[in-house]
Amino acid sequence: MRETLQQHYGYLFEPELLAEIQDIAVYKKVKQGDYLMDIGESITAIPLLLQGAIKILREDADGDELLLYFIEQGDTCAMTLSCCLGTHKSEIRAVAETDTELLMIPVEQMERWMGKYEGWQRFILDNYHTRMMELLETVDTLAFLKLDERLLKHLQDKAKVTHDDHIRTTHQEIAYDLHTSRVVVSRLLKKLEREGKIALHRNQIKVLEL
DNA sequence: ACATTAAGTGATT
DNA sequence: AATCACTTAATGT
Repeated sequence: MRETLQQHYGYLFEPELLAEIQDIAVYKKVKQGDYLMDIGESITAIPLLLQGAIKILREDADGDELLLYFIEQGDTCAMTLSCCLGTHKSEIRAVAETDTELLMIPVEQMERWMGKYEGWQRFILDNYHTRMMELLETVDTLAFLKLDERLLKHLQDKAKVTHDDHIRTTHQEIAYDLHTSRVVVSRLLKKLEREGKIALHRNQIKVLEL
């Protein structure tokens, strides 16, 4: 764990801060599909991703989901940041996209480090910014792209965060993420396959165009 | 061999 | 682009 921490955060954080992190943070391992955070839960700790990827979802009144963005190693969750300043409840759901290793840092530390370490401050601010940009990108995608383009983008994103162009999933799951129906996903996937952009198999999609 | 789950398709709105 | 209704294909028991 020390090595992974050093590897992904070493250049960002002061040595004393790294030492404090190792001292205080709780190491956690989650399996693919596990919920890290659900809507309405109160936030007590900030996650630092060491390995793997997390998907962040929004849910509407009917319980339908919509994927907002992925979080990768070296990232933290911006929603958590905005929530823990006040003691708000979570507005989003976080599900492990792959098996994931992370460090949980209690919110009190987060606030203390904000003043104490410049590296931490910069990290939080930077992350907040990139998360904001990603959110804007998803808004753009939703507003301007047609569903077939959204679908391809989603597959490419998914391949990116898992570092694997073979995506193991069902059409139904993709439909949930994009907030559409399975039939539509099947049709569009078929179209993308005909265009030579992907290859379809049962429970698996290979992305050819990255 | 049979049941279950995933994926493909025409027709309708 | 969504939904229905149905078929076909793959996989588990």
